[in-house]
Formats: sequence, structure tokens, C-alpha cells
Amino acid sequence: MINEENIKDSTTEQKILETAERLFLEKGFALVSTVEIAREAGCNQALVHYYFRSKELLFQRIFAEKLKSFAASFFEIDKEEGSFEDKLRRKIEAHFELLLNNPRIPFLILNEITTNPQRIESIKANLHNIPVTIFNNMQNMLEAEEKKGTIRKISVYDFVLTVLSLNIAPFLLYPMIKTVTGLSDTGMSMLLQSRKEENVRTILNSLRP
Amino acid sequence: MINEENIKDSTTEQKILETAERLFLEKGFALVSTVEIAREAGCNQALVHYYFRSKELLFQRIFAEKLKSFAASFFEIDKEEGSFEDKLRRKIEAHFELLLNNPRIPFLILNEITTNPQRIESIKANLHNIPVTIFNNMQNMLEAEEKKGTIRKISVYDFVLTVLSLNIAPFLLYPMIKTVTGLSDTGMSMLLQSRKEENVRTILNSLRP
DNA sequence: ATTATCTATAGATCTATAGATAATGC
DNA sequence: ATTATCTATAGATCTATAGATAATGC
Repeated sequence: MINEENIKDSTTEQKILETAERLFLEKGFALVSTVEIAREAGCNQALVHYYFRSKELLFQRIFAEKLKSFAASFFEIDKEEGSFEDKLRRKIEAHFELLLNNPRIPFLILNEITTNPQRIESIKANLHNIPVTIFNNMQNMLEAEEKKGTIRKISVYDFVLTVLSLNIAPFLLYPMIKTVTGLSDTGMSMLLQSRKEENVRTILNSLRP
Repeated sequence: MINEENIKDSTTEQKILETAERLFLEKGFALVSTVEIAREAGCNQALVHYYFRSKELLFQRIFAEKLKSFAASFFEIDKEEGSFEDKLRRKIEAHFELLLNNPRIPFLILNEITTNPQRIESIKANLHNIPVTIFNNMQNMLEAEEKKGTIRKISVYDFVLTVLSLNIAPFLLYPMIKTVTGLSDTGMSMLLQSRKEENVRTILNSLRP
């Protein structure tokens, strides 16, 4: 039996999409041309427009998908049981794991939001009210723990920003860290791997009363 | 007595430099054209090249200066006396204050390093071996405290990355935070102001044994 | 004389589309 | 017939420079 997915993966359309994704993640929207996408995909430049109409639409499609993965890993409700600490650890690690598998997502999102602020609205629409729900959930958890005396008082916004800061920064700073430390690719992936644990420790420690 | 500085500030050359700085900080190198710089500076486009030869040279000049401020606030040796905690607090706050006064520096540096990796080498050259000295100093301080039992064991790299992550992220995420929270400019500057204290608390707390 | 400013333009992109040709599906 | 692919090109940039003109400093 032939796998339809595999056949489709080898079409020109799919190749253009994959190439565009790679290039956009590498350089951001503005620095990638449809000429370059076509060249790297091994096809004619007109085909990029034939399949995706415009550079903007091609980008939006990729961007929306990446944004969704990112948000999902961060805002997903954790249904599994466990202590506050266990659940928190799982949340941080799941988010960090997504970034390990998609290390350029933070740059793409940041770059696009900063240089093209009106795109934020489409982001908000894309996420619906998931963030609000999660913020509320998280706030309840934090307040409950605080009452139990197991953690210090902290606003849910500060808390979320701390987690986000610690998790995305190593990926944003990747090129700088690599140069300053002189580490190889293997060395860098070991550094990132150990950073996951360090972030969990830092966050849990910082919450203590 | 006439102030020469003020006269120079009003020259076309100075106006081009200031406009370019504002625009580069706002959008990064690639998204700013010399046409736009000239228009906003109120002069002819050819003048941008007359005074600065090329867009690249104009950018480098601005970039080098911004990078220097950023590095200085982070790597400056703290000569004042005080406890480990006091010195650390001063360091974190000084860095955060610089960012409050130059909120777009992290974006500029990050964007430029990511899209133009070979520029990192010039950065390294620019900083000489200041970072190494500071890393060593910091490591000694951390080890001494660890021996006293006042803080947990932590590598100096992890520690620096934590401080950097927490301090730069609020500025990088500024547009996103503003949209998600719906805060006004005043509200945002209050949030950032309180974030400084929160970062100090988070970092000190996270170091406890 | 020298420096500052402008006009005009060469040459290199880049996006998007029109229209021709080739490949594929009934 | 329909879909995929290519050639060619219009129209809009953008950077950088050549060369003319205006302003300023001796």
C-alpha cells in the first residue's frame, strides 16, 4: 500500500513549503525572498506564487502553525495528577522540550511581532481565550499554595513572565552563547539539555517563601 | 557663550545620525532604507551617503555604541563595598536601569546577531577580554558564598544566563505583553519598574541553598 | 576653495502576474 | 481539459554614485 502522505511530501508544493519554513525560521520574513525560496526548493520563482499566491500568505500559514505549537506547549492544561511541584515541573519541561525541537520559534515570533506589530491582533484571535483560562487556573494554584505556606506571594503575571523569560532566552541567545563559549553543536545541545533542569530548579527555588 | 555641542546637534549630519538610530532601533538594519532615513531627517537621500558613505557603515557606528552601553552595564566591575547580596542587587538593578533607558537595545543586538552571525566576531573584538575578567570575578564570588553556605552550588554560566534572561526578556516581549495585558504606556512603565524588584527577588531567592 | 546639498540615474534587487508550453487525468 | 511549470516582464523598490548647484569660509 502506497503512503499518500509520502507522495504528497515530495511534490513541488510541499518542497516550497518546507524550504520557506526553514528560511523564514532562519532569517525572518523580510530577509527571505521568493527568489531564494524557489532557488533552494529547486523550482521556478513563479511557482511560489502559483501555489501560495503571495509571500505574505505563505508566511502567514507557516507563522500561524509555529505560533500554535508554541502557545499549545505553554498553555496546555495539565490533566495529570501530582503535587504542585510535579505539575509545575512538567509544564516547564514540556515547554522547554518544544523549544529544543523547534529552537527558532522564539526568534520568529519575536521578530515578527516586533517589526510588524499589527500581526499581534491575529495572534490574539488565533489563541482565543485559552491564555485567560490558563492564567486563571495558574492563579488559583499559586494562591492555594501560598495559603498553604509552601510558596511566597507572587502575581501570576510575574510568574508566567519568569518562566517564559528563562525558557526562551537560551534559544534567542543561542548564536551569542555559542560564540562566547566557543562550544560545538554537541556542546551547545548538552548545555541546553542541562539548562532545562537548571530552569526548573531556579523557578522552584525562587518560589520558596 | 554659545554651546558648540548644541550647534553640532542641529547639523544635518547629526540629524541623520539621530534619525537612523531611532529607526534602526525600531526595525533593525534590513527594514530601514536610506530613503526613509533621509525623509524622516528632512534631507536628501544622497546626503546619507555623503556623510556616512554607506548604510552599513552608518549602522555599524550606531550598533557599536549601543553594544558598548549594554556590555558596560553588565560587565562593569562593582567597586563599591557591601555584602554579596548588596553587590548583586546593584549589578542587576544597574543593568535593568540601562534597559529602561534604552528599551530597544536587546532587540537590536539580538536581531542583528541572529540575522548576521558574522557580526559576532566584531562584537567579541569590541569587548576585548572584559567578559572573561568579569566571569572570573563572579565565579570567585559565587564560590566564596557557596563555601560560606549562604547560596547553593551554581555554575557561573548558568547564573549569568539567568540574570540576562530575566532582565532582557521583558523588553524583548514588550509589544506582546502590552497587547495581551492591554496596558497603557504608563501602565507598562509601572509594570517594568516593578519587574526590576521582582527580578532581584527571583534571582536572590533562586540562589538560596 | 571648500563644503553641503540637490538632481538624476545606473544597476541590482524583489514581488507579482500574463501568457506560453509541458505534463497529467479522464 | 486540467494542472503544473516555465519564460518574460511590468512596476516598485533600494543603494550608491556622478555631476551640477548652492552655501560658507578664507
